[in-house]
Amino acid sequence: MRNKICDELNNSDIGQLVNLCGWVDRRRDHGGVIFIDLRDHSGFLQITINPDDGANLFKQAETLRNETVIMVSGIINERPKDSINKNLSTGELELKVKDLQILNQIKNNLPFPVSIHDYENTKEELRLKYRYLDLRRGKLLENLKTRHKIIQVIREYLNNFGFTEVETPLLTKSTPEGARDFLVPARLSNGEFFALPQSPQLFKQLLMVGGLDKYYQIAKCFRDEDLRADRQPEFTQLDIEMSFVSEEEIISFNEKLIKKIWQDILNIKLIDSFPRMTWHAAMENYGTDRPDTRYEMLLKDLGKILGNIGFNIFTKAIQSGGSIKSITIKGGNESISNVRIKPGGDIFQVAQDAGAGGLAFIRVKGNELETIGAIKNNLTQDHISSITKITEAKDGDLILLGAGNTQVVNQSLDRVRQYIAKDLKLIEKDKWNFLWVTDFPMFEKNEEENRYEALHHPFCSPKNIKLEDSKELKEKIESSTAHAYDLVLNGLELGGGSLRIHQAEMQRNVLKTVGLTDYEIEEKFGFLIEALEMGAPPHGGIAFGLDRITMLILGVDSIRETIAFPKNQQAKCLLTNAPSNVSKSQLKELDIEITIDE
RNA sequence: GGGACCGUAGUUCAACUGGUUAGAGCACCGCCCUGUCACGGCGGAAGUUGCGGGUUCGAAUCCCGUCGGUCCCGCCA
Repeated sequence: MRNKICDELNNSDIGQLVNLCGWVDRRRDHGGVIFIDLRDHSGFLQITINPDDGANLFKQAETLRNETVIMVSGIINERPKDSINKNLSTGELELKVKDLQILNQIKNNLPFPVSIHDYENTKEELRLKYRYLDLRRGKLLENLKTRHKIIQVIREYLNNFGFTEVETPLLTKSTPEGARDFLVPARLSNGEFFALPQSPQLFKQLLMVGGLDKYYQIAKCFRDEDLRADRQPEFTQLDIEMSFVSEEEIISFNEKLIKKIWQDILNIKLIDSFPRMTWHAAMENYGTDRPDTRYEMLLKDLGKILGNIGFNIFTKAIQSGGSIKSITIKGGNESISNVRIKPGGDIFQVAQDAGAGGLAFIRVKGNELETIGAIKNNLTQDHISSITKITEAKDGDLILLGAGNTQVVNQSLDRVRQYIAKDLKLIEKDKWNFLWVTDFPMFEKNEEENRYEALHHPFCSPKNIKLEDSKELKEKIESSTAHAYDLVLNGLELGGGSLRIHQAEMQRNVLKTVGLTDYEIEEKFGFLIEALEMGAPPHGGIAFGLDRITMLILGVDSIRETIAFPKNQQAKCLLTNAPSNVSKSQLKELDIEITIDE
């Protein structure tokens, strides 16, 4: 149909007869001459039509509307010198039409303007419902192309190191722990269900047992949990696994991969080795396992100073095994008013929403500390100098304090820290602060249910534990750290991985620790344990959130901007109206009955 | 499950403290215009102010409910 695209045209085409196809981006009808901006996937070209090109042709051109699909053929001409458009790559050229064909008309009113010239904020609801129109506007297409390029870089890099890309099943087994599964009824085994994979975790381990040595996959994963700007029910992981490697080898190899992506896509050279931080240090200093290191305001422990000054809330916090911690806001006396940090204030609210009972504060004014009487009256000169020393607070600074259960204090100060950083614009936009968080604990105690839960997943291998220690194995496992690591970028988790357990006995013990019975272990993970008994090599790997990587590289706020057809927050596809009802006969075949009232 | 914000013409927005017939740009329709390029000019059509109820002399505006959307908490090994 066409022998050129807009972007290919240049001065050497002048005088040539060309065929072009595309959309009417805009029509300028001067009565005697009509200009049409033809848009195709590559760019624009101005088409000119005069009455002396033919009456029918001219009449047809008058009917064109934005987004009409057309094919034009004609001669490429040089524009008159005084009507060159410097904003267009083809601005020195125009097409003198010989033939015009309307390939497809449009209905009267489009739901929103497509032309980039009319680009305006559009309700996301409409963008999702008419995703093809949103794509045609070009910005989303660019995002998809960047995503494609990222995947290309990844494939090239990993292929060069001898990795094999393998597809693992989408119809697989529901396993306990972790996220809620998406279930798929199995017609040939009525009453039974497949689950869509939350990640290819166990299959990639089995590939290692199978001797594949180096595996990767651009893997679709599914988790039936509530959505966020950076969470979709189906999302894509770059999944990697290797045999006979140490934790250090995995980390440094993947660091090079990340650096390669940033180099090739953004032309940004990242620092040689990313900083590392243990999970414990992250919790101590930032109150979170994914610290944003682009700004300061680190958490400081004031328990030793303030625990016994006689202020009831502080005393109780320490006596019950909790903490008193603080963050220091430079110049906070000026930038943050008392109204905001007292009950009813926005910052107070942030702390309270995170579970804190309250938020104490100290303002440094010269050599004096200004705070509520109940604290101030109990402070000696020694206390004051200790506080200013630990918090590094100077004249004009504001110290915010949290006291109580350590987890709650950490969480609330972390939130307050992030909130203030945004509010006071302390975040430098062009920073890429990568951080490896290492030495995660194996388990976290669920106090309510009085049981252990795996912090990453129950296939991470514990650090410094040998099976020979079998006598105290249980106790040791419970308090052990794991060979687990997360890659954090600017406070966002980009990916995580671990060395896996490759010995059946250890795997059984870990699964028991998270509360599975022998029967459950056999029923749910028997196939894995059996495989580990048949010569599983030591192995480990990592998985990255590809949507998130793309989002950050594009500098957009939501992974929906990186996905062609995303779901809305209710996990619905506004374009197709999925999910939707199915016919009675479909249900009958599956022996499934819907019991909710209509 | 919970919290916050939002919903006005096809679309993006406006409408003061509750007060005339709910306005404007773009799009759409008609007429004019031979060098524009986000062309220009004149005119026109277009609204259940998401929906339902309430308060009021009077509701886009206030209140309650409901539906839809976004962000967040819970949840996401």
